[in-house]
Amino acid sequence: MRLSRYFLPLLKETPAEAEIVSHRLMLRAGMVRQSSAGIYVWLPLGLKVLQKIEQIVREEQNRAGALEVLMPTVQSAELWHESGRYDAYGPEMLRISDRHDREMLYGPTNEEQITDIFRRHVKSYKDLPLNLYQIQWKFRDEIRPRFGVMRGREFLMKDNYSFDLDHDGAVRSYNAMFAAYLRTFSRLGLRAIPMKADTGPIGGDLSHEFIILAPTGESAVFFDRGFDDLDPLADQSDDPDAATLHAIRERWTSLYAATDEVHDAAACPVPAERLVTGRGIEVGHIFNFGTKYSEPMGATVQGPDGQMVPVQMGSYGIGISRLVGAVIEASHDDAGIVWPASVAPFDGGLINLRAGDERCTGVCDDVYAKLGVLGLDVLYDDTAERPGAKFAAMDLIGLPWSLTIGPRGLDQGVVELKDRASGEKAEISLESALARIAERTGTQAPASPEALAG
RNA sequence: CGGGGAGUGGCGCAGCCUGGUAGCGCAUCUGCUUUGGGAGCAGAGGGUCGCAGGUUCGAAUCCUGUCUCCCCGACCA
Repeated sequence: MRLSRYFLPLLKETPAEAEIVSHRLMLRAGMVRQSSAGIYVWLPLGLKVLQKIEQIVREEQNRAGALEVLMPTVQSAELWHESGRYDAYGPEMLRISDRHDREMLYGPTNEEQITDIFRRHVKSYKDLPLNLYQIQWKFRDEIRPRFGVMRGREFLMKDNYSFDLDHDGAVRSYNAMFAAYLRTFSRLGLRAIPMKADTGPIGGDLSHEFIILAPTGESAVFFDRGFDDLDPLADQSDDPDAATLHAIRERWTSLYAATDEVHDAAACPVPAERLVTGRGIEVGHIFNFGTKYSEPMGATVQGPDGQMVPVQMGSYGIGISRLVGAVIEASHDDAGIVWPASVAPFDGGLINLRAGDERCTGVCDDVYAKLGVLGLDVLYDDTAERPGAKFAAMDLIGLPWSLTIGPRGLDQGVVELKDRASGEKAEISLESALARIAERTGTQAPASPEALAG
């Protein structure tokens, strides 16, 4: 993408409304604009990141055997009356009425709707297990939205729902999601720590929150140093059996981890030398709730013995729009965002230092074409801005690497390849720069100019 | 919802106390000079001063009402 044709409204100054670093950087980098309290417009750069995260979450859900559906944002209140939650939910739920004065609502979550779909179409244990997910916008009328997209009222969430005949099956489904979450956050370049969550009045034995570590995270977390030695991808074969999944969950939940609300320094079982203190952001929550909805809503299946039993359910959420902010909280510096390669809006950047110079522009255009042939999505700064402004902009939007080409370097036969994370700059020949880029992005460098032409 | 604060060109702010018809920096546009870490000079465009009433010859400024936004707290992906 040529920057001259892109829509990237950068801000030099920090808008007064933004308090935390991810919010400030998202505004400055032209990713989002606030529309009203807790509601945001996603601009091209922000949307790209949102979609990258969404896609990784989707791939890991599919891999774990979940099936994607898409449910409406506006729901009828009827189902909510049936489950008893219409009155229980409180003012967090945005209630609206249509022209016929029917009670509607903008969905804060979808348990009722998915249960309704299930009960209308699934009657036999032979159709189980079933796991349906969606990636859809939700609305919760928070008392006080804050922290930009980290705590908006409107937010994009992946939520899924598992259906099993019995408790053992439900546990297997739960463990499969547990493992999928470890993979998902790992691919997003984040360190995630699962913590036992409060199951509230519903009870139930299984609920975990996934906290990702970020230096500017919202809450303090305390955890066993042993997490450092765990590999989120260990034992994650393509179709793990129940025992493997159980072992993964056991391994990750046997170590101590708690947020500051629960942590009691005096009663902490972890010796001081093993205890790590950090800050974290909750980005996922998984929950097994048995028959809480299936019973009142009559979602029953016939088992092998011919008996009708309410289906065992679990639900699993990942805050996708929140993750955009969370990734930035976890990865930034004074100059701007430092994207993990997997979610970066572009693979890298190309800077033409002298857009008015024919030779320099010729080389840049050529390099841009070559990077395209490599299959790379590159942001090409072909504008007439001054070098300083270009460098600052590139640092701000945080692409993993940038290739800078200017007349002075060309005279000496070199270009500059910069690594955003380390700040390391290498003045090397164009050929070796392209080779390094191909290497770090896992793409194949064309063997010859003819290959490029073809 | 309790406590604080703010609404003035796209962004950041001054002006308000002590009414006289709006200003600064950045950004934008034009021209020239520049060009390796947010350039210089010259010129230009852009504002119903959140909204509605009121006081006054005259309101960004004073009064009343109202809306919105931000921060702290309780609540949440």
